Amino acid sequence: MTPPARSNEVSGSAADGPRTPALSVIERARRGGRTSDKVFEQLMEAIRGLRLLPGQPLSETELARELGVSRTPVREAIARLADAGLVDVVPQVGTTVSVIRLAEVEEARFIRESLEVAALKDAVPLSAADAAGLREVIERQRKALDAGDLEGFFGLDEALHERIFTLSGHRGAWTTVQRTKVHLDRMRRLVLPDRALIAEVIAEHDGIVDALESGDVATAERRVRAHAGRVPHLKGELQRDFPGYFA
Amino acid sequence: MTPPARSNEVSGSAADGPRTPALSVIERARRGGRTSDKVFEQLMEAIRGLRLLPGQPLSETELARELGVSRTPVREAIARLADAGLVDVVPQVGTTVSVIRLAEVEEARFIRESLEVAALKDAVPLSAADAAGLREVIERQRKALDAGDLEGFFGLDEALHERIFTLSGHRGAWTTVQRTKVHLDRMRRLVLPDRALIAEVIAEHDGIVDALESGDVATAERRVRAHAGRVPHLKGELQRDFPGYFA
DNA sequence: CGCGGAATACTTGTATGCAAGTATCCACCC
DNA sequence: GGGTGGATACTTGCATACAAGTATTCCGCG
Repeated sequence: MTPPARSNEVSGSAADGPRTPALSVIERARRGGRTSDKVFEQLMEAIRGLRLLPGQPLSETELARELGVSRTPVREAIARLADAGLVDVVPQVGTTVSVIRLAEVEEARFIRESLEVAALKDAVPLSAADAAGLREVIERQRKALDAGDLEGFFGLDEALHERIFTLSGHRGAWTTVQRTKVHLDRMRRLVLPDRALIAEVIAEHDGIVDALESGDVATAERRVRAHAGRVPHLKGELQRDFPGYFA
Repeated sequence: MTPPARSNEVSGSAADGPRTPALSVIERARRGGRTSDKVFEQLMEAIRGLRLLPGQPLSETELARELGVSRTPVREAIARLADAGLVDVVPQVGTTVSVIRLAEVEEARFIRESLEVAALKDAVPLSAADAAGLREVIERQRKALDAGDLEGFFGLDEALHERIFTLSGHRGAWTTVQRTKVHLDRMRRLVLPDRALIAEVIAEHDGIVDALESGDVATAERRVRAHAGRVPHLKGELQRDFPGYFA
């Protein structure tokens, strides 16, 4: 396993030269909010999107330089990320992007599956309008797949499941699910190039909405459980194809 | 509603004079770990234990002075607390302990109930030894109640439910539950003086273990749901008795 | 007495400097 | 050549100083 060398590269146009007079930071802060939050979100998105790879070492100093800010907001962001389990900080040694811990993946699967099953029971019966809304998201997923827009597919997948939670009246639970499934999401990214699998996923979505629409709770539950377990089931294969990414 | 005036009082022996030569901090750090973590845990425990009241204003400066540290670790701790929804930070205005948001209480109830029901299905059948272990915890709860040790009762309650999760093989899910139910925990603290209610809770625990031991999943599920919904059901009464604590 | 405005005293956000510890690398010795 | 020791270059943790903004308070005025 070759350590990817310390080159963080968070933002697409990173390393925008040494010219970042800190005033632009203040400007950004005025309009957009706290720089600390921005750094947090950037890092979060970079990790979830595998632009920062599992196990990759991070450096507060270098990160601060690349983003054109001081170490302080970077440190706060990293502290929050560490709390969420996305980075591992070893005092006086270094910080690394956390590897994908299979234990947490399994935990996320259990939580996601349990909560989604519990939610769908409060979502049925589904109104015709709501069902149509879900169908439309699935249709857009299909188009994204055809266009090769895997990123778009991913976002729509999130949107679909969030929508189901919202319809059940437990939208808040989706926030919790999202927080716990970061490791699982990274695993999903790894299997993303598999177009055949994506097609299957879309078919499963259709099947779930079918069951919800017809009010068949038992079938919906069975299909949701199968759906939630699909990616975690590939752990063996993925661990073989991506050594060093897992723990 | 009278704002409790800015006197944080986190540690029991707070305000230990202006004599805290910062070296003691380093000493503490050497043995105990990062001061940032200590501050985080102290604040966390203070909020959960209602020593810091809902809505109470906090001041980074004052907090740092009382704890004998600088603002930096306090800020990191507060950032993490804000992420967990325990404090509300308004830039350039102030920080307050978050009020008990009933929406989050309801969300926590849903999550706790759903996950515990899902877990118990993987916990049965319960071995005799495991059942005895749970019984022993309940017995200690009874003793704590008799001794008037409400704090001890609280800890044992946590221990019992954690144990059930552990027996189900989903101990990791307990961590998530604990993170989401902070608001709910504060509500439980408010009803803590009600000895009759506590006795009922203990009886419910007995009933749940009974059902688990006999392998009666349906009954166990029904009892767990009733148990999880007990405190949230008191929201109206509590909101009346403690105005200003809720939102 | 009521109202307006400016100075003031707070707040959090950011940048920077220093301290302490660890891993690495290179020279030196056996 | 192999092993050992020390200097060095990193790392993160903490403290402090400064910046920017907001709420308050108090004084002056009508």
